[in-house]
Amino acid sequence: MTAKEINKYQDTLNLPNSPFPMRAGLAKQEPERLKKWQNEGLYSQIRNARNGADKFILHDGPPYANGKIHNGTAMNKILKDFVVKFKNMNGFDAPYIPGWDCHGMPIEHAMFKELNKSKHEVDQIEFRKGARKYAAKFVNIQREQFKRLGVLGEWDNPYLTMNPNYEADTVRVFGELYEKGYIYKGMKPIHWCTSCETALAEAEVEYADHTSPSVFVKFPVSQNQKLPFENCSNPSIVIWTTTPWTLPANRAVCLKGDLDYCAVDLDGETIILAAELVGNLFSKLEKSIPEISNTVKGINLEGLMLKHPIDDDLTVPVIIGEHVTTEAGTGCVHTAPGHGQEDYQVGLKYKLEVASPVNEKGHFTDDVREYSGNFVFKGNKLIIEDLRKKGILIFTESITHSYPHCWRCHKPVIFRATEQWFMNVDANDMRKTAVEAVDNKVNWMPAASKQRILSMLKLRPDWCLSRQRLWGVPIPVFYCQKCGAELINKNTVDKFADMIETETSDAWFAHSAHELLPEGTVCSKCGANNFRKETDILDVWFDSGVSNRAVLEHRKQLHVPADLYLEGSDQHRGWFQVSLLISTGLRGEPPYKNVVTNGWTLAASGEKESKSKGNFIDPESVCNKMGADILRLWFGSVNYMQDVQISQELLKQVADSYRRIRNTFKFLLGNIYDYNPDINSIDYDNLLPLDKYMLNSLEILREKVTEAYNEFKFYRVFHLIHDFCTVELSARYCDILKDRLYVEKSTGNKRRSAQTVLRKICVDITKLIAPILSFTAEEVWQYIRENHASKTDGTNIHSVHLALWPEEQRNYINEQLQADYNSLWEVRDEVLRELEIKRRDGMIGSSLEAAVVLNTQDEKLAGLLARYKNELPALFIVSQVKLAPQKNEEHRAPGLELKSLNIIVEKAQGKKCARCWNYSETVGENNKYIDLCARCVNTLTLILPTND
RNA sequence: GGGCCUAUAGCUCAGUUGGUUAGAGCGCGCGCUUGAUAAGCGCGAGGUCGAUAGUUCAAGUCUAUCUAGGCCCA
Repeated sequence: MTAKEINKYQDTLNLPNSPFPMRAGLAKQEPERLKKWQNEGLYSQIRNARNGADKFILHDGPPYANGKIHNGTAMNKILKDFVVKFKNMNGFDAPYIPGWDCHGMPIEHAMFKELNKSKHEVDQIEFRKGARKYAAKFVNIQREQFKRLGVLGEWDNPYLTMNPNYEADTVRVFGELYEKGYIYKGMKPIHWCTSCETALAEAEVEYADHTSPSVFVKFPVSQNQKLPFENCSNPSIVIWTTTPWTLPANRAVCLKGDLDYCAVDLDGETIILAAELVGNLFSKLEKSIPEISNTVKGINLEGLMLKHPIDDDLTVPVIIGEHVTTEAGTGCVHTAPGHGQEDYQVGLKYKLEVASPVNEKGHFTDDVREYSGNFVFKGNKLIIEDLRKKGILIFTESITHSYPHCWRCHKPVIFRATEQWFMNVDANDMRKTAVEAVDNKVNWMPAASKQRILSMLKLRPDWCLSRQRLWGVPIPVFYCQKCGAELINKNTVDKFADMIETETSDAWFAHSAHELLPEGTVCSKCGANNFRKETDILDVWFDSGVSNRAVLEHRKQLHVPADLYLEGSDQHRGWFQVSLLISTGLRGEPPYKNVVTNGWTLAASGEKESKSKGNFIDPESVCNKMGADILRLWFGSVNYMQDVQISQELLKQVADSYRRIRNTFKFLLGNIYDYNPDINSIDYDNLLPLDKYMLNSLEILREKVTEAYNEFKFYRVFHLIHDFCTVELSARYCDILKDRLYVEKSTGNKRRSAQTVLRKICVDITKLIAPILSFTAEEVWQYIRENHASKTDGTNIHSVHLALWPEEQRNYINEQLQADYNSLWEVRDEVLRELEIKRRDGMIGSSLEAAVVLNTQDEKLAGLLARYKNELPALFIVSQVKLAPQKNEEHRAPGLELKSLNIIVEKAQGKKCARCWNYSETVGENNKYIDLCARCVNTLTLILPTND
């Protein structure tokens, strides 16, 4: 046969026909589709279409407006888009208002770098204008990147924490919380550069080697106290420190509760320290290490009172803290809450005074008369000398260790407590209320998420709201110039907030206290009318924590509590928590009903992505090379509630899966090109059994996919749809259907039955995958509409993202049919395996060259096969199937279910039909069509004009 | 160092209240088809269920310890 002869009847076949390209060209197509969506205002169309429907509010956590997006931000936005699109298709009015966090350190930091100046070398208002510009620039950059990912939302009107109305709300919320008694002023140690005279953020501190005096100091036990040691003489506890200058501020000695402590003799006096560190001290003293007779746990020394080493009028307690280690020192930690983070934390527990007798220049204040006016590092020497004189210095040496330095002047920094504003997390039972709500009123996914936030919430200290920075919302408090009293009330807050609405929060810095205050304001304590402004600004977390007021409450189309917060797992300490605290303070309930967390994107090795390791995948370049749909599908294919791994290799695999789904669509589209659902559809009752079975499968798929979306388990959606395309459609239904679709009369019932179902499957799967493969689904949708945009199946709607979710169709469920086909698929698997054996043997190539003989002694199976006798050749894609009455000799013993099934594969009888390629004994019977089988002769006489 | 989490084929996921020989799809190998063709179909090879110890008649599943990795904190 020549090539021409092969194709002799090709024109009489109904071969697939669709302009839908096999290769997607996503990188090129997607931007064009985005433009179209933007031009037609797709997002507003969805809003209009769902106007008045039940709301579903996913509240966006604001990413920080700095830098380009990375996989973490991309993942989070895409996951949110899955939810929003799904909810909108399900008939909810689900708006999406994206937000950005605009104030704070990272932007300041970047600005200073750009300007090459320090905090004291810039004009605050000018600087803030620059910072605002900087933030706006990155909002724009990120906005374009998010749009490119296919994320739909109110991009033209996002919420920015630096928007005047947002800033005004931030100030109002502060005022409201103050009024309710949540806000107070306290002392807290922070990194302080005595040379720049400024507080330093963690990011502004660099660690470098520094030489410090190392001292071992005795804290004598106050008289008349019972010690759990015998034969003590002038007992004292020994501490170790490398910052002797902090000793004046000492307020306790901290021990570890479960560590062993002992009492040993040193020059006729008893000293107490951790048993395992005795050797450490005595070898420094070059003395022989004494024998340790009995020990007690640290906890047994708790509450013991000691004499203060500097201030003779003071006694300080022994306390217990978990931060005590035995790496160095004595296991007894000098605790000065005003000069150290851990000291401060443990001090809170024991309500220790936060003493900080050091001014901004690093000089001792008059609070310590002996050293007043001395720089602290000089104070070291003086103090050591005094300790020696008092006879409580055991040992001193110089050590070099890693010590924090200022990033600008590179001088060593100190820890210094200053006055700061705090939120009292326990006022009005806020913590209790929040814990109770987290436990009972909020649904956390994954479930472990609840434990995590609960344990953090229960242990968290008061929230320090003050930042000694430039770029943020000012803390709206005034102080009386005369008596120093604080001034903040509803009137002062309202006036300032109103000014913010027109001038931004820069107003605080642009105006005098007099101008900012309502006319006639006087100090309620002393009646004076001169005020100064607080200079601290608010922690940026306060900004974003306010969003449930500034956005959820204040935007008409939203409501609080939101239905869903969906953020990265780091937000348990961040946004989830600050939002919860502020919301609890404002209205006594959480701002969310459901909280979903996503894990982190890691490199394929399971380690962090980093540019230096070269395992960094940039979402933007993925979009430009492979397309956003590939990235979206990847995020849709992994269990994001855990950490997920990304690499080029993994993306390539996702792209393979994408191609399978896409080709399935191509086949579906290609075989409904001549089908009009308004005219050609076949009623359910008249569908062929296999077609009915497929509707059964489709309904089950619809149900499972919908459930997976509702549980936010998008990777299940992906697996369900991908497996459906691969197994149910490509390997079975489509393959089996080819004969019917290509060969049968194009307008005949057999073909129309298949097309009715193919169209239904195509439309529904397009919808089911649309939240994830947003671009491809829309592309397919338009091809469906090009064939026939029909009101009967909703394709009259011009975008799939406006369409409504496939409706439940209980009538498609047919358990008998499902059971039948489940058995038939098992038989089919066995038959295919048998065919493969004959293929290896060289007996057949194409399966159509085969005839299959089946027999079984299982009556049930025999009955099933008999019922489906006419379907079987198509099902197996063989030319003939015979059901033999008796057991044959050649047989296999396949799977458990089919033990009694015997399969024989023979060469098909008759000749190959030139049109349908089936083998048939009817080939040659017809004189006109000598090379065709009876079925094709029949079909041809129906479709071809008789011209003889 | 502390809190929380994760670990099943090369990859992404299933795996009921513990119960036969741990599944699917992808990828890989081999073959078929050439009427889904830079496609499609079939068959096949891949796993000590992170490690160890325990509970049990029975452990991927329960307990303990460890290892690796992650987030947050110190």
